[in-house]
Amino acid sequence: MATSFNVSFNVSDKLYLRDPESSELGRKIVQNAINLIHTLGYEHFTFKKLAAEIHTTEAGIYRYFENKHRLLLYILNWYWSYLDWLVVFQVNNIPSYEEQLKKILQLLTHRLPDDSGNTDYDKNNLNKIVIRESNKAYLIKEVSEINKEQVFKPYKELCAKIAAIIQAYCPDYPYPRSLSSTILEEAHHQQFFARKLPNLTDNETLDADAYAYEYLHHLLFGLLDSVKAQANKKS
Amino acid sequence: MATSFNVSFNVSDKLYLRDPESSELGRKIVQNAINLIHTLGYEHFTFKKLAAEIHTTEAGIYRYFENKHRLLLYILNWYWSYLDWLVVFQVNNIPSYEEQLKKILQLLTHRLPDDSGNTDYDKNNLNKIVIRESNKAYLIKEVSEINKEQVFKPYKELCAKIAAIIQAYCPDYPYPRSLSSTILEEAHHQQFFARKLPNLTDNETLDADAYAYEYLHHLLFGLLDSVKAQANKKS
DNA sequence: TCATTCATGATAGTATTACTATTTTTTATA
DNA sequence: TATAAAAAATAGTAATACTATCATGAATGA
Repeated sequence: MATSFNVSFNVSDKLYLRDPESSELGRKIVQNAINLIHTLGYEHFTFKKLAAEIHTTEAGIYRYFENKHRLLLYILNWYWSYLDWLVVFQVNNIPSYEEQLKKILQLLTHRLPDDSGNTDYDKNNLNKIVIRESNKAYLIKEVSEINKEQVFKPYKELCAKIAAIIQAYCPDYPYPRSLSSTILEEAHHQQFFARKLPNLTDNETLDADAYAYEYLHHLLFGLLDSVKAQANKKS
Repeated sequence: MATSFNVSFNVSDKLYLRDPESSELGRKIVQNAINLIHTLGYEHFTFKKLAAEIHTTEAGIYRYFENKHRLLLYILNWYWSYLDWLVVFQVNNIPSYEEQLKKILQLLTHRLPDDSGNTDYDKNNLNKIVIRESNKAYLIKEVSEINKEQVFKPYKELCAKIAAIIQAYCPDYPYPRSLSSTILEEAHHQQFFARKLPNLTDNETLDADAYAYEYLHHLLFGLLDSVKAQANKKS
């Protein structure tokens, strides 16, 4: 299982100083970082607290990651790469583009399956930190500089993959990439809002993840189907 | 002009320890904070650096704001309140809901007019920090606790106001608040992406703000007009 | 088997950040 | 002119974000 996954898991080696997959300590760092960022929030998370958690020292963690932002990026890249792999594996064999897009919405709005990919990681905590913290990875002053180090490649590839399916479903839609990034972003924002600031949504009865799915499903197909209908009328 | 604005500018007094509008120093703190957060990025911005900038001391700033997160929230609340006022003033007298929504998209995707509201604030820098930093105001562990202090009220009110216009334009659309918050968020994200991570968008020729307008215009009316057409067919 | 490499652990230290406290000086106001 | 409040000046603390050094112990290879 891990082997088949590793094939698709290619994060930029700029993200770490020493590969955390290569040692027990490295794996413990990432695994416990996910849980501790979830518990404390990214702002209150420090290498010192993480070191205490896993009975090592601050310096020990600094040997793997330059700083906590790189560690966050590493975790997010793992998530994005894994999601990309899930899309390829679970979606590409579905014949209808409509069903493919539905499956993608399902994947984006729900946590990763517990039993697949890296089983060390708590998928529920991972899902929560992706929702709450992922914007902090790129909404920063230094975005252009770190972008040169390929640290957003998995996110861009996932966005491009979904955009390609949008385009296949509706070749006349003019903004497949923006719609793809909008869906990626809002799958998380609308869940967060539904849980924490529910006035910003129209959810009353559903779980946050189910609500985000319903809302985005209506948005995506309402928009694309109207473009398709428009195109048919013309031809 | 400032007077007419103050009427609508009601931020929660939980945001500050001393009202920054009430003194020269207070106004200098906010005005220069906008410029310095723009220059350094929120993460690298500190009260010490701001103090140096305006030739006062750290302690001086702490008398106005508990910490930099509250100062950011204050700035964002000013922005959201002012935008709300602009919506009321520039939009409510437009007869057609369609034109109202277009005007709103225009306001969301472009910087505030330089000559109105608080003329102390650099509207270009303000716009940039709203785009880059506003998610950091609420995507935090403590969101529910600080929400009780009404610190997101202006954002929620703006969201509700836009949602009401969406509903007026298309009474059958079932997610007006979520669509409103999506547009608020994506007006900023798509601009940021168009500038910094352009692969996440389909922009090739336009300015980032014009692109965000075009994309959201197509999304909003594509979606709502298809719901309207659907509803007409049924009745 | 011995020598060497290398990850880790232990400890220490620095600069900066995020504050709080105290005392003095300036300014506004009654 | 007295007085209260705001601001400036200074100092200090605990936590954060690192870097550096040295000892230890396990694996590797000759």
